[in-house]
Amino acid sequence: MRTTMPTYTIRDLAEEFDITTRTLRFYEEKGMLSPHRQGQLRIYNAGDRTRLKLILRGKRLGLDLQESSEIIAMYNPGTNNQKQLKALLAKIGEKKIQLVRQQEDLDAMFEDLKLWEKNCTQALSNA
Amino acid sequence: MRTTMPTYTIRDLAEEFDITTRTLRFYEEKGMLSPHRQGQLRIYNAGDRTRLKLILRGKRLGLDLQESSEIIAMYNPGTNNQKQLKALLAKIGEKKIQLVRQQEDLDAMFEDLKLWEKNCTQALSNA
DNA sequence: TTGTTGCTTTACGTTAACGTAAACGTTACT
DNA sequence: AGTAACGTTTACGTTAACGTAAAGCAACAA
Repeated sequence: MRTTMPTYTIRDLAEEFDITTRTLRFYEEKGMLSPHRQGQLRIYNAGDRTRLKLILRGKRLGLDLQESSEIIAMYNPGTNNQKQLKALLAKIGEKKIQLVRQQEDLDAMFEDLKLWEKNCTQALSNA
Repeated sequence: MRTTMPTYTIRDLAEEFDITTRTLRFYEEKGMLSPHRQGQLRIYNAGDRTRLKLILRGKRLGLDLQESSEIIAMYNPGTNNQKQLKALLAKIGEKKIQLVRQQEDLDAMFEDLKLWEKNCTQALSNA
């Protein structure tokens, strides 16, 4: 029983994720995506789509493409010798510290926004 | 009773926040900081320091300087006429949506990292 | 056949956020 | 007086992440 894997054109993905086709080609140029070809045309599969999702998630978190690449590399089994694994663990550690910091920042900013929302609505109701 | 406000040199702030003096001058060039002068020298006060903190927090959250400026503008009472307040409320709304999205991303990435941390340590203990 | 639409490659342009270097002015030793 | 440490302005350089334009191929519609 062979279920057919879904595939996507460059436009499919561009529209789904609200990016340009240029961006997709750019990521490919940087080796972050390697859709397979059908003639000249790029055909993306589910894995490509997932990798794209991770790239964009990274972007929203302020990672650069290099950092996103590293994160994504963790998703591949890859070569898992001792040295690599330890390096990976270190990177995970760093990233976690950074993310914790980001959560604190987020919380702080949320608090501020709530306060100002209140001030604004109040000021408006008094007008 | 007049308590003396703390002031800072450009180097003080650079060291405290681990940025370069060039960065501080750059923010000033962009109108995000306006330390007052003592001769040629820049003298930063508590307000400047707070504004800098907000800028840097914004950076960690992936905002660009323009966005940070807008957030910071909310901290000033400023002119609070109806139109401005409504615009402000709208911006707060947008920002909140974006921040929620970011929190989801953070959670997802944390989950992933925890998983891979486990995998890595496990693989290492089996070696 | 002649568009029109959508894909392709190649390549130069752009913006943000600083880095870096030059050239100069103070204060503070020594 | 010399020089070292810190500040200043001015200005050109750099990197990431695309934007944008040129030129061309493939398929399908009128």
